[in-house]
Amino acid sequence: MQSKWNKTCVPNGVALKDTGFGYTLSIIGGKYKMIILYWLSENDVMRFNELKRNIASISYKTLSVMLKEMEADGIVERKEYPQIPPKVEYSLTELGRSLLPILNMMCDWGELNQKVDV
Amino acid sequence: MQSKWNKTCVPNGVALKDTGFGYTLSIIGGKYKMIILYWLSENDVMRFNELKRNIASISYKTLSVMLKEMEADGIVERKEYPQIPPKVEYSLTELGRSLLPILNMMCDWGELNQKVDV
DNA sequence: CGGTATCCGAGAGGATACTG
DNA sequence: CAGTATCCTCTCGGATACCG
Repeated sequence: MQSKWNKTCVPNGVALKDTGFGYTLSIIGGKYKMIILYWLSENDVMRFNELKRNIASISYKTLSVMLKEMEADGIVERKEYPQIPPKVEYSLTELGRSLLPILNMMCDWGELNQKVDV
Repeated sequence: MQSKWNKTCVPNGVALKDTGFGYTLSIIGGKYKMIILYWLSENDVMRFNELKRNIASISYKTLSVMLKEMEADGIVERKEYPQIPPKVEYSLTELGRSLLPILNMMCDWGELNQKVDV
């Protein structure tokens, strides 16, 4: 089962972020990245405050930081219209879309195994 | 593509941890969970200090905490032998093994897309 | 050996105010 | 509208010392 792991994912003593898994985690991990991914997968194009409105609990700063990171990671595209008032549109790149199967798989596993005890 | 998402994964305003994805992330996320998962997938049964030795950078406390959480989450089994000196063996449960495909997928994506620029 | 208890530092994320 | 700046809090993980 763990064919890929052995070679490249978790060499002894290597930092998590230098592994394939860790790299993926750095991109979709964190509290909001995948929620943003979700909304962008649903709507194709969204503006800043539109995202903010849909992800009620996120702060401006965090949303801003997340989008910037996701843009740097190449999974989100930012299109700015130089006008007053400003208008910026966010959308998923192809790379961003290629993550959706993983997210779906994690959703499935979570749904299947989530415990409601407590 | 996002069939599953809409219904159960990211309802508006719901905490990440209450979503399927978030639940999965809470189980394999963090700095060490999946590394432990990796070692247990490779060795079937491992003792506490054996894990500690293989994951050099982890502290006793963190390893202890991670194992406890993973046990509580039902993905790791802990077998204690009441003897002196103590002996405890850790192994993956079936549930734990069912996570391996996701980890592999994340490894694959990470390997494929990891950038070395900077 | 296999832990727990305690304390600590770094970094993620939040609240609010301000800007082009 | 779409942010940035500042400050603050809170959790994760690390270090060390002690226990059964």
